[in-house]
Amino acid sequence: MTASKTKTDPSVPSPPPQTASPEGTCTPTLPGFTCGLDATLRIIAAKWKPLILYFLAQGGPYRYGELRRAIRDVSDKMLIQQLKELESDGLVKRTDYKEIPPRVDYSLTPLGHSLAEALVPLCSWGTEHMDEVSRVFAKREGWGAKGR
Amino acid sequence: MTASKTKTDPSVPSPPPQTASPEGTCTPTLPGFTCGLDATLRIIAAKWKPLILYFLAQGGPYRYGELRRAIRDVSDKMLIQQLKELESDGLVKRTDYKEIPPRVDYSLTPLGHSLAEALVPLCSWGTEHMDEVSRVFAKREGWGAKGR
DNA sequence: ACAAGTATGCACCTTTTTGTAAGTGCCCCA
DNA sequence: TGGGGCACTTACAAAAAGGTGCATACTTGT
Repeated sequence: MTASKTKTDPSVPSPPPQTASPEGTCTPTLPGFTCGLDATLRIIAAKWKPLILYFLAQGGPYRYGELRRAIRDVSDKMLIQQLKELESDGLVKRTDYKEIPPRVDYSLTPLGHSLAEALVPLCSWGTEHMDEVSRVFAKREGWGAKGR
Repeated sequence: MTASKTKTDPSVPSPPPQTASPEGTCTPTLPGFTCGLDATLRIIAAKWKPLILYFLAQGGPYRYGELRRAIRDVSDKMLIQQLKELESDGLVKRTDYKEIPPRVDYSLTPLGHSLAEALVPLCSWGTEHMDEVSRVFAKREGWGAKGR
């Protein structure tokens, strides 16, 4: 075995004892996470969650159907599932109007909103480096499945 | 089928025609991505990549072994694999000193560095909302495997 | 009457991702 | 001479993640 075996390893990584973080905001020795980034990732690491948050952050509350149509390629199952997780994680608020033809809408909680804001730089990065990113994908898809 | 069937669907989502993005930097109708965020995610969406980038951004270049010890719980296989992908994606630079007992180190390329910087807010978010995040995890792990 | 839309739930299955355990070649150290 | 470290590599699981399709209960439109 190369990594730790027990999941309940209480040891914390204690970040690089080298040159102190230049622009890092990474706080060491936290509850169960190696750093804030780790914590954040455990919350949004899912295929559609960042997109959901981001979409919700853009317009007002969205009805379920709108959302599904907006986020292309997402299936009902996935959308519902991730919305539920986001909801139970306190990032999204679900409002059920309890009407006869079901009507439900989703919006961000303050917490969700703050996370969505932290996502903005990533979006900008993607937009700014779109050309490089495209090239990367050309490589990945272009020649064989070797590179990936 | 609920979502599109053909992967090669050339249609682009055309973001919410509603209230224009408040703080969004999401540019619509891009090559193959719904938005910059989408593009970014396709590059770093892997369990250890963000952490790798982040760690590399903190100290100078890291030797392979250092990195593996720093990022707790990562296995050789995963670390190597993701390092390779990051390398071929132009985010990380691998330097092989070709010495007899192998010596290799990894550092960020300018592109990688810029991405790592975009990651900072996520890290801060995690740090700032550590208490909420912890509570979320108490729930997830605490009672039953229903929630997740 | 019947199709369609609404917001899900559920069962089943495939794909992707991650992890585990071993092994490689080479060197240093006691 | 056996053990350990270095930087990987490979084969083989296991586990997530994601997808498909059908079902529900009720309404509106045609």
